[in-house]
Amino acid sequence: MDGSDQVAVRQAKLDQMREAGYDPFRANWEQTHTSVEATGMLPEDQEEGPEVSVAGRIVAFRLMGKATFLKILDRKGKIQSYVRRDEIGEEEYAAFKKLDLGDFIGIRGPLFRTKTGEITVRAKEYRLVSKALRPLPEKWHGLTDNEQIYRQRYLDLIVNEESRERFQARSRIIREIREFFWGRDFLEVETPMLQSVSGGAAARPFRTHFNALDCDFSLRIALELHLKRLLVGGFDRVFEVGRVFRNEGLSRRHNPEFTMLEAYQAYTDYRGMMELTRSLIQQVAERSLGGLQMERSEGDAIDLSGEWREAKYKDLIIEVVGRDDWFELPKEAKLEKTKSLGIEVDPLLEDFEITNDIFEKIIEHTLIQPTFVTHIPKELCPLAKITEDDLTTIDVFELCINGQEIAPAYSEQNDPAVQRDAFIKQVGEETQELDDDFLLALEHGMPPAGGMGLGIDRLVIFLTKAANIRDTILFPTLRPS
RNA sequence: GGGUCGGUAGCUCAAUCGGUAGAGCAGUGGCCUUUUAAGCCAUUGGUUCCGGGUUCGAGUCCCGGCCGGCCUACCA
Repeated sequence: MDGSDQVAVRQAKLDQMREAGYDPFRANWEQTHTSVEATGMLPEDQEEGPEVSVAGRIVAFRLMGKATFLKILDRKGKIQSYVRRDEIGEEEYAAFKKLDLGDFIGIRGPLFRTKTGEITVRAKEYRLVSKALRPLPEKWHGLTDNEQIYRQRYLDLIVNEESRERFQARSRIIREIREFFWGRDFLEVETPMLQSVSGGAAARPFRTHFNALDCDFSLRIALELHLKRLLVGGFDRVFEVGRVFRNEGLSRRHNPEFTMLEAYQAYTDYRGMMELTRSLIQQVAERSLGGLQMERSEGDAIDLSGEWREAKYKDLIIEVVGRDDWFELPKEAKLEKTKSLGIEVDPLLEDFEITNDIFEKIIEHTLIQPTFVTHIPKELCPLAKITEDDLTTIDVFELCINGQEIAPAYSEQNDPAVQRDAFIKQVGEETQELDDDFLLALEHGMPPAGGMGLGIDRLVIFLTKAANIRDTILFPTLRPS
């Protein structure tokens, strides 16, 4: 047998085992301790510990003749084991030597500390409980090919510790988000992903067809309109964490399906949402990552502690364009100015869209420290209330952290007539669809409420220092291979 | 969608001007009973993404395609 085809070599080992009467795929093992629990059971001042039974995938195998060191990986991490021929027997050891990297085994034995101080299981018994027929990626560099990382995420998770930890962190983050809302007496709900009208955001939806009713459906692009129906229904504190789908491009910050949090609370407004959003992120960061200072690869750390900066949209714009009368300027002057600022703007855009280009292309990525951008022009959002003392803006904030917008919040519009007008205006010019059923609900009366949305993936990007949204999504959307 | 860079052994990467495709890890055989990317000796392994073209000769140059990274566009 040569080593040319590693799959064939492993298959042959399996065949031989079965011929000898042992089938690893029919075997199991009782795991009494995870790697982390086991290593915690040997006190500092002791050399020998109790017996444990661990299990996992072999990720390192150092054979030194009549003894072998190996490392196994389980859901908590790695633990080393030391297997000696004179302790498990000659025949067993001969079979043991044929194990491969990637195989799953169970090991039972007492804990001890090696010469170099590593807590290790001294094997008295081992059992192969699943055979890997394909080799693992390179042990030192791990897997670096992005495509393979995304298509075969399981390999990435086996060999790349950073990735493993990031997805564990993501899970903790989502759990803490739920804890936060439960703690404030919010009801967690689930609303339809299949919708005949997908509203609540200005994005193109995915379309699909429902055979039983012979009608077209869209996948939801936001949670908003159904959650507000629940406000009408009397569930006056609700939240949902769920997938939304937008039929748009891919980028470092966009995946066509992503996870949104939306929360609505009656008898408050966007100011209340400001406190809620800040407390949420602070509590989540504190509990799931253990701190409010987020180091970055370059530049100052992001400081999440205390109160956060508030800035009016208009003030930020005026600061960048350098003139107080920006909003009174004719369109030509605005276009000229944007050119001198170095950004390309489509001359067909409306005035407010030109201004918003300045915000998105120049200002947004400079907002590294958490900043609530408030008093946003009313044209940009049809679902919020007009600010009382400034009829050109709405009661809303856009929270920017790490140069990205990650959470908008509104004083939700509950006047059905005003809402209908705003919708009709948008339906005329954009991809938004008119949701009559939602407007009907509003006519039954919706309590005053604040609402917020938060892109979970983008929160995870910055809390876990990911470079790309795809590094925060286990199986990101790819072209079929 | 556009621009740009890339695709070589299971994995990580080399290959000068167009001149016999290599290394490390992994694998295989051997030595080795406290290793830490274990070490030492030997050794197997290639549709160089796919299809055309130029050439005496193509991983390398040209054309087309597939897949991906980055930038950009789209994007509440």
